[in-house]
Amino acid sequence: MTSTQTDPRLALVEQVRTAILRGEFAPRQRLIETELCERFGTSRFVARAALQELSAQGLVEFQRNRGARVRDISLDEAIEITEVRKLLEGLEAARAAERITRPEAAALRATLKDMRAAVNSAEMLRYSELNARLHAAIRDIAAHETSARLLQQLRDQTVRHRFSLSLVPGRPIVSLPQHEAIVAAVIARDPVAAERAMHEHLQSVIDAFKTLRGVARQP
Amino acid sequence: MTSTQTDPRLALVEQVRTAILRGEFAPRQRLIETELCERFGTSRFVARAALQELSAQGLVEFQRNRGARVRDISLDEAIEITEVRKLLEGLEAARAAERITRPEAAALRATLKDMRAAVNSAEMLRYSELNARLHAAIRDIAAHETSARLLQQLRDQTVRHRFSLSLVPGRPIVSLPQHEAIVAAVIARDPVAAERAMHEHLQSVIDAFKTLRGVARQP
DNA sequence: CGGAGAGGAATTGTCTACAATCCTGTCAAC
DNA sequence: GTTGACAGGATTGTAGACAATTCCTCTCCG
Repeated sequence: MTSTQTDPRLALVEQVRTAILRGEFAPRQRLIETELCERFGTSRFVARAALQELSAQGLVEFQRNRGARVRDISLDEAIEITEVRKLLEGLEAARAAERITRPEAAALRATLKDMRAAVNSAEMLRYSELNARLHAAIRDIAAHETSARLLQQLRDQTVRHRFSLSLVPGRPIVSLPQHEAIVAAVIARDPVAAERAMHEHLQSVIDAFKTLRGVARQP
Repeated sequence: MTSTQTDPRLALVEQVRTAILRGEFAPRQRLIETELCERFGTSRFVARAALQELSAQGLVEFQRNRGARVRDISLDEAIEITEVRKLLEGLEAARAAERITRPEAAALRATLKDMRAAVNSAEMLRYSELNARLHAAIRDIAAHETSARLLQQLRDQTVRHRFSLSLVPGRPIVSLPQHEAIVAAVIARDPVAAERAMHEHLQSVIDAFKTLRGVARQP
């Protein structure tokens, strides 16, 4: 009977987060409590609690007496975040290599195959979706709750910059072989190689960000 | 005239966090809202907001309709957390080695000297205080906001286990030379050595935790 | 003697109303 | 024409009251 009884606060947190990640709320846009109430059909009390939660997750920032706005993550900050992601995802890749089972290996191979197909047919959106799925699969295999929790936050915060990266032409061509290397090492149960491959992958993301920064500084 | 106007919510967050870290609130102890109001002289509204904030920081957990309690971090979880700390503090050590200035180097040496003195006179409490100061100094030199923020959370969560570790006899004798190695590498502006020294230090903490776990399992 | 259920106390979850603060646009003075 | 003050509106911050849920205890029946 008790159908999970979802917490309305958590439900709203999820909705607002999704809206921010989709870009429906732009960076630095003010999130006015009454507007949120109207849009999502909740009370101000719940809206407020949800904003505080999102603030703790780093997606929203509060200014005293001036309310909440979508936090604008600078490119410099995105680089910092990716530096940390590099380490944490490296840890996960290594652990995944130690723990992977046969069916999990099959699933990784399947996702990778789909990624190749997406690149060949130039389906950017599908590629980035599969990209997310691959990293999620590795996360699940690693079963490292602490890093999983932190990574969730970090990935959310950089979503905007990752999107602008994906628009750089030829980017998938670079990252696909990196993903192949990661999967190969994990399936081979080689933690050291898996960590190294993941490091190389995210280092190339960092380098791409730095290039973007260089471009932005000389318009 | 505007004298900072501290946010009462943040003030309460700080007070409750301190109380938890000091052990005045024990793990799994329930944090009843009205009691917090009485103790800290605030309204229930503010108390509630503070608890949500602490929940997001991982120091407190909520159960629907059953309120908040101090989160009990298991030894296994402490090990996971330390694995992540190892990576992040390694990153900070490396960056500190790249950025350190003369006066900062002098401060590190001074702290280290005090640590030696504390070990010689067997002042455990002072030693762990200096330990914290040393890590904080490296964090400031590194100037890596993202990792600093995450580390703050992670250190808070493991405070209880770190305390029980400090009671292990001979523990400072092991960790002092590790700290010496870290400081030496940072001052020598050798990022690779600094990261490695920090990794070794925190790996020994992880090993100590695992020993503790082994002991606990065979009573 | 033990377990199920009802009832009451305690606690949390939510809402509404009010106070404090900030932003905006207007008007007057320099 | 610019600058400053001031008023009005909009928005957030806080408090208190009420509703809903849980937990504990005590009774009653098997």
